[in-house]
Amino acid sequence: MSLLTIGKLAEATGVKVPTIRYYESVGLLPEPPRTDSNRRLYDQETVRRLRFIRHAREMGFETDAIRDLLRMAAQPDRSCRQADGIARAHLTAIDDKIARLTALRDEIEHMLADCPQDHIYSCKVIEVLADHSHCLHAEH
Amino acid sequence: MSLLTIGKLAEATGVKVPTIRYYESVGLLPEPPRTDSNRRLYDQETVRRLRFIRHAREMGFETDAIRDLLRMAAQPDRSCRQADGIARAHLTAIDDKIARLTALRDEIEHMLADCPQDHIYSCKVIEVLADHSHCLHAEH
DNA sequence: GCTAAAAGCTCCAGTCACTAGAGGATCAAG
DNA sequence: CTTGATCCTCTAGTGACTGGAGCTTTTAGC
Repeated sequence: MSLLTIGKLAEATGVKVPTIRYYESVGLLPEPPRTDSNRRLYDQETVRRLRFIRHAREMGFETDAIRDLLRMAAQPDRSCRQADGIARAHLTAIDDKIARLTALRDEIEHMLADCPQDHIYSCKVIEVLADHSHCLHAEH
Repeated sequence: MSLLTIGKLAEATGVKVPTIRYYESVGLLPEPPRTDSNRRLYDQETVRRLRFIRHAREMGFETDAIRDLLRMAAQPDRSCRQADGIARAHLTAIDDKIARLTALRDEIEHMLADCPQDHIYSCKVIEVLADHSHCLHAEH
């Protein structure tokens, strides 16, 4: 019960087998011991570590940030200022994305609302794309 | 004045030179005529086409959608139902993204608000990542 | 006319976080 | 004992570019 094959680890964590091997290759997971026939064997600590990685990925943290967070998680007595900093930076990045997507959303909705839904020559969607002066969004 | 080198086209449209060559390689731009010394020469029609592509990319349309939109733009007498359909599908996709990001945003904000900002062992950010039962977001 | 910088060319590799497939070995169940 | 599931490694593909090497050609200044 304590040692798992890669397939069982995948089952236990919801992370696909090739993704686990990928995480090993980029150093998010350590190289595990192998059986005589060269198969990977994982312990419960790896289950926890992989779950941590999965949750962080679900929240959109990048590989580098996750590497940092894992390092911090292993040092309980240190300050959590850095960990919070990573989360705060991520929050800001998400806010930026939401702002950009919301502006985009409104612009596309306007195009559609203004379109008489007739022929291409009067199609607002095509018109806005063809002529930047017709659209609202900022350059960058 | 009417024929442009790739550099001038880049200047006129705000699209980088390598990106223009990339668009040619994926069929968004036609292969242009060349000078005797093998340099690309572009006409004003290509300037318009490339601006169209840039605006569409800025709005987040994918290459395939842009290809379709360009084809439609060239057929003014056809119905614009398809063009509007592409835009509407894109709008829906953006709304989904915004919804997901907003949920994420709130979750990360909660983690940060709940964190006593002390040591790692009491850090909410690390705790939530380490244990899924502490967090709000849905599986998928 | 000469030289040096700028711009052009092709081709290849890298980005991010996986995902998929080939081709082969090994294991578990019936 | 066979069949199908699982495992292994290695390579390549995804989207939409971006950057670099190593080359030729053009352009500007003197």
